[in-house]
Amino acid sequence: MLNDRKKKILQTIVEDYIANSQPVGSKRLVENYDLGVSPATIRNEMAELEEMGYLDKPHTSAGRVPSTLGYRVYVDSLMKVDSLKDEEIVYLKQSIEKEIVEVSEIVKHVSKAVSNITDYTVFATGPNVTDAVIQDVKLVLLNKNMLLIVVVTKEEAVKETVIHLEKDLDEDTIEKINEILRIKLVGEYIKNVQVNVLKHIGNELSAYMDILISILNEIMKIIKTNDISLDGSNNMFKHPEFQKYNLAKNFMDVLEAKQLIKEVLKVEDDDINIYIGDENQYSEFKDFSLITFNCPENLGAIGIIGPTRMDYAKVLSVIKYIKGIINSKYRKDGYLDG
Amino acid sequence: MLNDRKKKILQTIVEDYIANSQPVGSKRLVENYDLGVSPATIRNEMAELEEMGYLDKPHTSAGRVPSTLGYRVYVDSLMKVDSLKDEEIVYLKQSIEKEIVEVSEIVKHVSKAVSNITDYTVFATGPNVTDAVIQDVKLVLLNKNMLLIVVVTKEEAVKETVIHLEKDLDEDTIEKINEILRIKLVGEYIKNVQVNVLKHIGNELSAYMDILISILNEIMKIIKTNDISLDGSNNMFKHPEFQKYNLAKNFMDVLEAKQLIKEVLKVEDDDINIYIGDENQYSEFKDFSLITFNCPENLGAIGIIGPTRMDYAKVLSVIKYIKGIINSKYRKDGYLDG
DNA sequence: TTTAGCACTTTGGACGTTCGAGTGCTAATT
DNA sequence: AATTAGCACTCGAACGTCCAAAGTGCTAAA
Repeated sequence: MLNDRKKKILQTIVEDYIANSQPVGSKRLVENYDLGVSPATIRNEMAELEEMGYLDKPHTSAGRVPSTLGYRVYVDSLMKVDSLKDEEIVYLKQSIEKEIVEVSEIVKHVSKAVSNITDYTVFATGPNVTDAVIQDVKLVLLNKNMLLIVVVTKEEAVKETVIHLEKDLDEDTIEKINEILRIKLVGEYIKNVQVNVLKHIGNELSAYMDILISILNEIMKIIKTNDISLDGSNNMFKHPEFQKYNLAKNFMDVLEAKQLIKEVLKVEDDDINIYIGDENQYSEFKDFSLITFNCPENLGAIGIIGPTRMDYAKVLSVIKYIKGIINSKYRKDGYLDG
Repeated sequence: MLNDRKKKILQTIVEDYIANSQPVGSKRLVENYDLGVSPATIRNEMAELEEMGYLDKPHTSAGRVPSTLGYRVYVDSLMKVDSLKDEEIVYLKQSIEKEIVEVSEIVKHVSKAVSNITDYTVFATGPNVTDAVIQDVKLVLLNKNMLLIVVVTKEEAVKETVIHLEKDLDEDTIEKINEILRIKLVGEYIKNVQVNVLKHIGNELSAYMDILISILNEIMKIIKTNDISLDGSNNMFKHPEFQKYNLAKNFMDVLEAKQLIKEVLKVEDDDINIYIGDENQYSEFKDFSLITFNCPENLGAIGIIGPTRMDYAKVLSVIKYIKGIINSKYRKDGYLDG
């Protein structure tokens, strides 16, 4: 559909615009890049590219700017993902290989590292536990009316919460209740946990049905809570487009919309998903580009948000490196083998 | 030092400026407020107030704007803290009286409510546990090499963390270690916990010294971690001063400086602390005003950050109401009596 | 097919003018 | 002695004009 020269021109425009945030003109293009043709020829090509929808013009006498479609083509087929600088590799490696005990911590370190390297804003959620299998449930009586509920998954994610008891319970009773829960829950997929697993419990414990139900409800609640971490929100102000009040304001609204962020971080597969500007499903994101991916081994999901004029190649190279390093580290030493 | 008329004028200027964010002129003042003198008189007074340092002038032909000192005098002696609107009272009450199990949750709800009512940005930390007394320490073996450490304070704050064990331990050993920790730690002020409490443990457990030390280190670590919550960061963009790029950028930098926020939230006493503009100790805050206070009953600390042109009276009335409601609720029903 | 040349468009900065709001000062008034 | 009317003055915001810079599209020549 696009001949080679058009591809080359489109690629160059996108890259120049990403680097300089100024609309790109024909003269600038021939002067700075080795295209082997005159500005006039470039102009003809650019006019066609614009007609085909790959470029936009802010106004008649300005240069061209990539359209969403232009970015899309660039990302899908023109972009070259180069490798990272040595110091970036060292930094990323060291961020990931910190001594970490709880799996949900890992993405947080990755998130911070990515925001530092890319200058964009990064958010992350921990492991998606609803897809996980329960390895153990522990009830711990903290004092006579506080009960700690701990759920451990096969992947060693740990979730815990505290509830207040209406009536005091002794250790023996707690242990009995715990045993019931173990029998009913261990080995189950968390997403399948429902109150009616309690249907067939013996008579001896039916007196504690109330407490059992409330514990089960808490378990269903905590596995759904998934804190998001946020890094580099001030990075955005390094990019010139955020001097525009409206864009800055919209960005703040995105930051505050935690629920929305959780929603976009529900990444299904192992791909790297790129949503450019108005490709975004949620209108709040339409001024931005969003790149999301799952960390391997179900460590969590990460989202990177930046202007549509985002350095896609850079971000992708960072992501690919991270996926690689996590794969080799955590798969190799069996850290997550349960 | 200031005669009554000057006080009245200063107060009126501050309040008008807070309400309208426009420099206040003499004509505007007499037209909108019942001062009983002519603009000329006001001008003379304003000139003197400026000379005394209570007012600033953006430029020769602009009205006056309060200086830091002007706000200070206003806050200290001129301001009238009015009572809240009915709907605000209902909303606050309902936010605080939600069913809440873990004490550290309470401030988070309060924080969100305050940011909604005031249109400023609010951050909060949970109870300051270092000043608390340990009620219990529990070790729970999650699986053969994961150990959950739980610390409960007298005030019923719960902190927990997971560590990975180097060598596998059985339940009996864990129980022995737990017993040692109980003996050594229960009843202690958290701030006094040190590794050398382990000095005089019996021989039988000295084989487990390594694990004891690492547990103790974890305990000292977790009691120091204090997550901050943040609400209404996008509220700031409702205030006209934040259309200035520099102010917006500085504000983002404040948001990202979590360590700094923790620092300013170390509130010592039961007062409400107000730091206006360059009164702030940390330069990052010098463009803003900061109001901090401790929630009663050691529930946590809350900080409200806004422009120097902040509605101090409104914020203070909210804070006072909150302190009152927490006092009456949690003191009365003995929720925190442990 | 490519390019040189040129007329045309638009933005943005520099500059000047005007207008409104506000000031400080002086002299008159209370 | 305190207040106020009056007035000259100052400054910024808004507006228009002008011009340069950058870029375009089109035409005609190479």
